[in-house]
Amino acid sequence: MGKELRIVLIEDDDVLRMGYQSLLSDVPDFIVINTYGSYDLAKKQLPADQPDVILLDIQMPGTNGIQALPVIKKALPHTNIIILTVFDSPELVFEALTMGAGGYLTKNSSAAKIIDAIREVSSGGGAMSTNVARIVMHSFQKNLNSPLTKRETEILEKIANGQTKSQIATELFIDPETVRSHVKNIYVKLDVNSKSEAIKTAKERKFI
Amino acid sequence: MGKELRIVLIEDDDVLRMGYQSLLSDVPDFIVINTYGSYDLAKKQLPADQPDVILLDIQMPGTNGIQALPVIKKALPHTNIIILTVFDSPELVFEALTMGAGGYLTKNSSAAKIIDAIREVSSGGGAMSTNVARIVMHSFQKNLNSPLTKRETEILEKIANGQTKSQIATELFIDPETVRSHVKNIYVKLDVNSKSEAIKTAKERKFI
DNA sequence: ATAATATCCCCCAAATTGGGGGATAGCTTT
DNA sequence: AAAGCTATCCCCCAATTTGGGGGATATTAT
Repeated sequence: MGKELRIVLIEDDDVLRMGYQSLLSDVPDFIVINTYGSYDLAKKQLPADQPDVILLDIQMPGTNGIQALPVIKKALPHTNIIILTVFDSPELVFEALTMGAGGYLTKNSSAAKIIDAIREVSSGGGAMSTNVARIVMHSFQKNLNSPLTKRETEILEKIANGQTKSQIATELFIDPETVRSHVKNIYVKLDVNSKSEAIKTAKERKFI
Repeated sequence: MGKELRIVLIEDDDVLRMGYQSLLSDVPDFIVINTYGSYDLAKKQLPADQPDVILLDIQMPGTNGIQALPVIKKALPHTNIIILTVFDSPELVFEALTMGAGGYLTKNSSAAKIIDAIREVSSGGGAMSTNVARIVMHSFQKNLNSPLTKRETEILEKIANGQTKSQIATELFIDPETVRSHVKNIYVKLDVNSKSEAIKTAKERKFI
């Protein structure tokens, strides 16, 4: 199934847009269907373009890339969208990923990386540049020097999932009073005195 | 600063271990300090080896890679660990990342990818093979067809953070009774009748 | 052996929860 | 214009949960 990949570029910088266009047009099985200087200019044409992959900038006149992302995803559910931007703040990265981006590349990415990424997302995969991967991986990392014991961490995680102490007690086959003891110790260790503060502090310090 | 990178391999398959060793030894600025068939065999030597990067298999006799990861991280906080394994289940990937892995490569990775990854994690970055990236990105993706309104989602997120209805009301500058109304609607839409069920269901279906 | 951990117990007042029953205003869709 | 959805506010009530006190005991680690 060596079908061509239909590609659309949405990028407001004329020079970059033309550069990417010529770059991608040189790839034998890539077809750059259309390029646009903004999402607002693109939106009426997109359904007709039927792109397999959209390379989407974030900073654009009018609707920005992050705002456009969920709208495009709803209109064209089978189109994979790769964010291609100079920005790599954690907030933007997470927002893009939650909104359904299939890839997130920063503009220092080499031609080969961009081409790889297009192929990758087209086959259902994910693609990120290394600085984005760093951000994403860092967000998973737990603090390995938590003051909480294994049991305390376990219980605090269940609390963070909205379970009450009695529910937790049932699940762990222990007495509700035992759960209470653990919770008291958690509060002392985290220097808080309520559920929500405990969750907030523990998340901030990556104990859970 | 073109300093050499000190590398240790922990991999139980003799053929693969030797293969990686010769592969990495050929890179000018890489020094393969030592290789081991298991973590249990490696643990006494590791402090003396002072590796910058450890390539760590998961499946091994004795202590497995996932179990070894936090132990190594605590003993050698400045060493970056790359998981190199045939397994790529979401559970293993998330566990490895939370335990402090700086990279996660599956064994179909090319030599160039492995070498890149070693350099990347050494400079504080992150590295994943594309199938791992897919898993990670998928975990961020929210369901764009949530039945919950923006306000309801906002409130459910705060509930999931352990906040009470009155705290939420204060934060949103609305009456606690309004929060209660929203919560009731959320329960109806999700077909649940408690906080914990709502959080569980919403997370499963990726509404929050 | 001293400390930490995990387990269990009692008392009590205040807050929270979930289930009922409503209402109103604004906005969109038909 | 009517119907529907959304966001906002209001009342009642019983049951549960919470957080702050005070403890105890057995196992595990250091």
